[in-house]
Amino acid sequence: MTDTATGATETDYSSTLFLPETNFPMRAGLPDREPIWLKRWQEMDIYGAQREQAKDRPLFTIHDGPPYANGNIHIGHALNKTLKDLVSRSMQMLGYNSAYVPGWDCHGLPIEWKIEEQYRAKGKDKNEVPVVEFRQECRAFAEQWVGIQREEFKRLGVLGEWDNPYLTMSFDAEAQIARELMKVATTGQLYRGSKPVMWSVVERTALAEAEIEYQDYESDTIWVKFPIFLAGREGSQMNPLVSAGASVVIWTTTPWTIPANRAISYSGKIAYGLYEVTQAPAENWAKVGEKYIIADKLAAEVFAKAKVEAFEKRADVSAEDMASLTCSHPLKGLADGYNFPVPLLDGEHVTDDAGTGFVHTAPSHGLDDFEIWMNSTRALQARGIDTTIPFAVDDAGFYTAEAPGLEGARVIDDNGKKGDANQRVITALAERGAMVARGRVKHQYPHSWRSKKPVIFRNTPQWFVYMDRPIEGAEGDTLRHRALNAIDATRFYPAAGQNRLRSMIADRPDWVLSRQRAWGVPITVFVEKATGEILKDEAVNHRIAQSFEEEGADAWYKEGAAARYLGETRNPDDYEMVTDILDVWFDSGSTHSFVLRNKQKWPHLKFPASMYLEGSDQHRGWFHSSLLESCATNGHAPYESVLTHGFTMDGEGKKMSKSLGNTVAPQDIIKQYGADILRLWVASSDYSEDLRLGKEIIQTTVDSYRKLRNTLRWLLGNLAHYQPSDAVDFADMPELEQLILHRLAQLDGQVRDAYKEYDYRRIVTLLTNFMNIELSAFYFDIRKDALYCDPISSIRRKAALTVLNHLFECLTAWLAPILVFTMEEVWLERFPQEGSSVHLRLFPEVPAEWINDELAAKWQLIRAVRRVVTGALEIERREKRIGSSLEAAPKVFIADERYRTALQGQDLAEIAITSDIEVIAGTGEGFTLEDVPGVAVAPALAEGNRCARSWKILPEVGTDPDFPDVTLRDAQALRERAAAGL
RNA sequence: UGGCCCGUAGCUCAGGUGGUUAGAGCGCACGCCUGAUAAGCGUGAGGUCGGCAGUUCGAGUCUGCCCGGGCCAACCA
Repeated sequence: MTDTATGATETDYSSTLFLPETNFPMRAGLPDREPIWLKRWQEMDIYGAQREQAKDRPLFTIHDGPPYANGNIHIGHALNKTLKDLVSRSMQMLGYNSAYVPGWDCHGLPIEWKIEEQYRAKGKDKNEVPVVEFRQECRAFAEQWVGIQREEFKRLGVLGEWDNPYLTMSFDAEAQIARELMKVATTGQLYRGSKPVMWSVVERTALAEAEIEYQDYESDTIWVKFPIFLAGREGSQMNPLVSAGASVVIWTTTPWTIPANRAISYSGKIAYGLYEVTQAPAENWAKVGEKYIIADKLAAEVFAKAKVEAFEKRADVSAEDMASLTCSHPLKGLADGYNFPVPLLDGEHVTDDAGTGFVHTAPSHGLDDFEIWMNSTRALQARGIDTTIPFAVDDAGFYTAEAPGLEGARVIDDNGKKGDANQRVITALAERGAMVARGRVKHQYPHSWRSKKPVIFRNTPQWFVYMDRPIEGAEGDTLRHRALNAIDATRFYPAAGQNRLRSMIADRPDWVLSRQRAWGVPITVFVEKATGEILKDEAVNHRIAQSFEEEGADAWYKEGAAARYLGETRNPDDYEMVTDILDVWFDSGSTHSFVLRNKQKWPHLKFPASMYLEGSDQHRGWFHSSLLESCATNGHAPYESVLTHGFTMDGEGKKMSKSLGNTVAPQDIIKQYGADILRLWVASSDYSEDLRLGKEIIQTTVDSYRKLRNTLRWLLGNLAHYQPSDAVDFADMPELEQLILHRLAQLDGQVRDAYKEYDYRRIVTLLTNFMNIELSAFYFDIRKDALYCDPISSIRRKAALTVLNHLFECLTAWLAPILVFTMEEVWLERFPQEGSSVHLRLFPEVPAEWINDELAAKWQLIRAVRRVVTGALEIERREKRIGSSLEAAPKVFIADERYRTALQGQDLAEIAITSDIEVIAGTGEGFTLEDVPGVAVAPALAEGNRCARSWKILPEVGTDPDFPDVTLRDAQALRERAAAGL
């Protein structure tokens, strides 16, 4: 019994209503409950069930880009794997067999470092440990992290073949990687060249950038003359600069690189002049009458260093002049060497901030130098210039015979101190009158992270893959050409990725495959010592691959390996066995070959993959290396489409970093809110750009999750009263029900399209808007009366329940790829049978006949009228004349015929949730809305008594003799309940 | 420094080929309901569309420059 407004007591009829009944909790408790569903899925082998169920469907293969197995997962991993899971699950529900085989990248430097670190902690030296043993430890380390990451990925709700993943270090993978490499070699695409790398003389090893630290260092600097001996190309006029006997002046902080000089770089953007020394001390290196070409901006500075007392500018020197110049080497004639021409090259790396405006270019001792030299080879060869890059310094820092006259001088000694090379060079230059000035400079110079000793750039032999040489048996096709064609044949999401990858492929130099490291797949190549040719022998290659299958790539490092592979007919002494390992990008670039094409291990995968999906950094990485590798071995891309996502930033759009303390760990979000929140965040973000993640954004996601969850909860509560036998045919339903089903059919198309386009945020927007505006605030609100109060027999109620059932079927499926845990929870709440899962469903078929645009247009008008009524009631509420809308029974004046027609046959009171309503044709005084012309609402209070059961206020309340405190409808409901024994 | 990309309300996002007072959901404020209740409904306040200049009758939409941010340019993955 409760008090009414009038003070009389009112019967509590709530037990006679069909109120929502459900155990589905309002608060999710995801962090605690998600693991329960994970366990259930594991026990029922839902992944296997999916494969079995879909075995005859077309394959969709998203091929996993392998994360590196060396630490806990971070938010970037979570984003990537979640997106893959969204793709994979939605494709499965769209009717494909969408298997997902996760993988790991296991070789490489970072793991080597970790093991070396452990060694250092124990005071052990890496070089004293046998390679095979060292590799075993690397393997164990990777294995451990694969295990940890696997659990972290599973916890995200990512469904995949976790018990049978691929690893780049598994024996079959190592064997296949070697096979791929040998395929590249046997088709003539592999060659040995050289490249300058950071080299530690003290440690006798190449170093990675990350193994380098920059420290203050005092270098010898020299200004050197390069005499011009030729100017102008064939047929052109003799340039006066030659007859003037001028020299180009360079400045360098590494005098020891002068013997390896092969060119001078200038910049077309810098103004140069021809200067003459007019006054200088007698013993000076720079003598009166000498003419130098120097950048105008730096001339005064250079002459000051050269102790020149006076100088004059004689002429401007144009970029055109510059391009035509050729100089002599300043050491020309030393030990009969250095007799080659030194060309001038236009280089973007040249500035006039310091020096002379000219950069001495030694392709074997600097990356800029190397690149400009390599980019100019074709033009230089046309001029008859030998473009061979010299090996002037050996691994111990000594000059080789390729520095004639200086052999044996040392750049850096075993203790990391400067050797005698600089002094020897300076002396030789001075003897030849090539010096202008010398000095010392303190600057930042690269040092080895470990020994803290200076390093040098040094030319070292490396293995390359040709980008532009015709591939054997491919009719003149080149790798670059193949790759560019393959990009055109690939679909990119977003489209901009295509240009990005294309420009990278178009510009890139040959692929350097070799690394002087231990933890990786060796470059399984023998070089014939007599000819320098790579051995191409099917039998040898087969023995190599076979041994890797059985023992892993460690086999390459075992005693007697060379003899074992070369066989009895060849003498190991005649061959050089390469000990370099492969760039790990070649490993991961080969995954398609040992995963997608391994039908025995993974029968549900196809090659080429339907999709590669990674962060945008992988344009330079995995997309790139996989493309090149597959083009080299298959002639086409390993993927049909490429999807890229941005990076995760903090709430302000700044990069996350430990030092800034703005990182968000996926583990923390899962612990506090649950993986579904993380997944909803991913789905509602625009992954084509960088994503933001911070406290506020998480809160927004949590809020929209709550709203969504509650709407589903209400659905479940009402469906507790639904029996399939109650289902009402579409044709027999009220228009309101038909309208909702029309919307459902529309959404079906939109949701499917969005899933096909991988546009998850559109799905989230569509569905949250639908659920909030059309269901919760409109349909549910209106239908509560019928659902709760109508008699058992009511078609209106049964029709509503039928619609709720359709809504349930569709919404749970549509949201299942995103909210994998919550949708399972919702599903199991109704269908808790063993083996039941929302994830074994397809997106439901929605009858096309539900589409009724005419009906929808009509209800647009009805809802417009409803808005006017609602607006009018709001004023009444504000004026405290009513509280609940059921206290009102307004008059609606409709002058506009369109609205009148639309309302024909409709119960506007039901739609506006008032107790009664009077629709009057014509104009009248009342509340209006600008965008609903010809509709005015005059408020009025409902007349009659309040129904104790439905709370409507109607004159009819009191007219039923058996139930005088309720409406006639409610009286009927009560009778039917009694008849049914309720 | 170069290549590519991004910058619309507090948050997440819509805004084909330039065209009326720039939209949605959430959040927020206020009100209602108390039979979805740590829920539900309604109303409202929030934006010089990163900035400046230009093209145009007209620019969030096109162009240039600037500012801010991101990815890439590693023997890093």
